Amino acid sequence: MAAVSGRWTTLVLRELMQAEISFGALRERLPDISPKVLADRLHLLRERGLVTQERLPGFPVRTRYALTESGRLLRPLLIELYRTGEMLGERGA
Amino acid sequence: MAAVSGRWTTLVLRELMQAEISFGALRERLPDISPKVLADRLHLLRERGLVTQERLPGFPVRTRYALTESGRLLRPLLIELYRTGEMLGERGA
DNA sequence: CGGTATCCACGACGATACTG
DNA sequence: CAGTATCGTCGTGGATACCG
Repeated sequence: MAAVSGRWTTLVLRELMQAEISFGALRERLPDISPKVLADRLHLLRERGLVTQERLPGFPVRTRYALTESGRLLRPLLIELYRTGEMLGERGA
Repeated sequence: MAAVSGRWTTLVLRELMQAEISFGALRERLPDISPKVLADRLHLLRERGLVTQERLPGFPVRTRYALTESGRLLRPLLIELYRTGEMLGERGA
């Protein structure tokens, strides 16, 4: 639960499941997340060893976030989470 | 996430997965949960249509909580949750 | 037995402004 | 571009005491 709880966390992970992505690109994909909360999530995921950050050389700075091997272990859980959510959603629960 | 988030929620659900159970029996199985929080959880799960309450006749009052059909839909998710937790735990994430 | 009532502490989230 | 700083608000969880 610790790995996936918190608002936005599963959505951030879902984006990372699809491809490596920059901070700004994440914000574009998740327009309503504030920079602070996104940074919070990424820090947390990095602390837990689920995500890595790479700083690309050059100016302006660019970054690239990617899942670690541990992070990729979450894929079946996320799928089950969305699947279960849809099943309950259809019923009204 | 709404169905399983919150401290104690998955543990309460796990107990209910095994059998119908009373309020007091739940407290025995989860010794560190306060009555308020347990009541909160059960109310929430009932509101979401995942759990039912039955009041048994007689005195003192006895109750029996059980999963609904919707509640039972959570079983695969819980299994995946515990499975993933163990996988990450082994690694230190 | 099976809860409620009350109160408090803490952390999560969000808005906004700012920086290297 | 990629964040950090600051601040305020609100919900969650917990302790404790009490009630039908």
